[in-house]
Amino acid sequence: MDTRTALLDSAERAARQRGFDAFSYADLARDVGIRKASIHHHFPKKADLALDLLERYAAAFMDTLAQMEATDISAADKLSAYLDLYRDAVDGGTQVCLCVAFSAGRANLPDPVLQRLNQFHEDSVEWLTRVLTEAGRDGSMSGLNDPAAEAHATLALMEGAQLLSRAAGEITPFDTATASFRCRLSPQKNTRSPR
Amino acid sequence: MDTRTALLDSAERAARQRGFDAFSYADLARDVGIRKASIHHHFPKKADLALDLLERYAAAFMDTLAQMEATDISAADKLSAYLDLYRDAVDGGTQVCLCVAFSAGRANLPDPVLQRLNQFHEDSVEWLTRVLTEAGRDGSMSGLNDPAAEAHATLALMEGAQLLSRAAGEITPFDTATASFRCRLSPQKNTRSPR
DNA sequence: GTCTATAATGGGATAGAC
DNA sequence: GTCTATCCCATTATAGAC
Repeated sequence: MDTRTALLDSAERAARQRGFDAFSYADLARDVGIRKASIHHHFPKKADLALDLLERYAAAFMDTLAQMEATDISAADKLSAYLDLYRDAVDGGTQVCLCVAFSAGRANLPDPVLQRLNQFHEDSVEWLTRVLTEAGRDGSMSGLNDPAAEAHATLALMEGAQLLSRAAGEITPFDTATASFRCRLSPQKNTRSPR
Repeated sequence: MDTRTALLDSAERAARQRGFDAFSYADLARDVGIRKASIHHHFPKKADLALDLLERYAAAFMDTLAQMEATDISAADKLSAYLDLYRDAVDGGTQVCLCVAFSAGRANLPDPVLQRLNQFHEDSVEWLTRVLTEAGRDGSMSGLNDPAAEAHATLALMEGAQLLSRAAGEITPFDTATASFRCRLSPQKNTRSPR
């Protein structure tokens, strides 16, 4: 595999498990099997690594959401799949997603990374607003008043649930915290291809 | 003021703004006006500081909740006041509460601190479950099915909303993310002293 | 309880050979 | 693109005088 990709993979895992400031170039070097000075060839400063890491992550995530949105399933199923993305990212209570990791340890993050992070949040809210609006129209989600407000709440719920889960070291808190949301989703309601 | 208290105050502010690993004894020393070696007299290791910090915070927070619970206001008003506690802690997007700060940068936190953190989460959920159950009985909150699940969701919502707000550097994301929850609260419903 | 002085370690980063 | 060697700095922590 590409060394650069291997470095990004290793860094992403470490950041999501322990935080961006909690791993060093020495850790990456050991993990990937090169010397730490070599890493500077790919990412001169650690801030460069942060930005590339977030860029790759956000792009892939948004791509997944776009594909999901285009799929011919109900809005409720899209939301359920969205929850699963965040649930899977927790990996049994050992990790959070990269955006939570960056929101959490934003200590030494340079401004471009912060900006990119907020961009990701905005993009997420936009996607959620669209899908929640769709869910409001086809009635596949109950108790839905303001889709935009609900979108922000959903994103916050995901991030908070991940935090609780990693603190506990178990997936349970995530499932409990998201249970109420899941209950509001109707299993089968698709205007385009009704059962 | 007590030096020890001044150190705890300074450390708490720093941890909530930038994270527990992102401030040093040198920072505290500068802030409080003593030499950094002197801090070790009060907190031999930084892990000791972490535990004392969390202990003080959790005790004070739970005390506030207990007093609030004993008050003769509706369950909805108690929940609204609970939200305000988390909102005020954000301080316009510059801080998160200490438990979020610890959940976030749990990198180098020793086991006792982690345990205490989870204890705090459990205590919070218990309080929320009681108040939400009360709100279910007196009907001062709408769309309430499972109080225990809703309690976990509420805690996650608070933590996630704080995270989003600090990342943005504004209070707005917190307000938007909690708006739907607030809408479900009836302004006036108290079984003991109805209007 | 606070100070000066000093370890001891580990971090990010650079220079220059190969 | 990777290496060895090195620098500089910040960090936690300790020893011992006052």
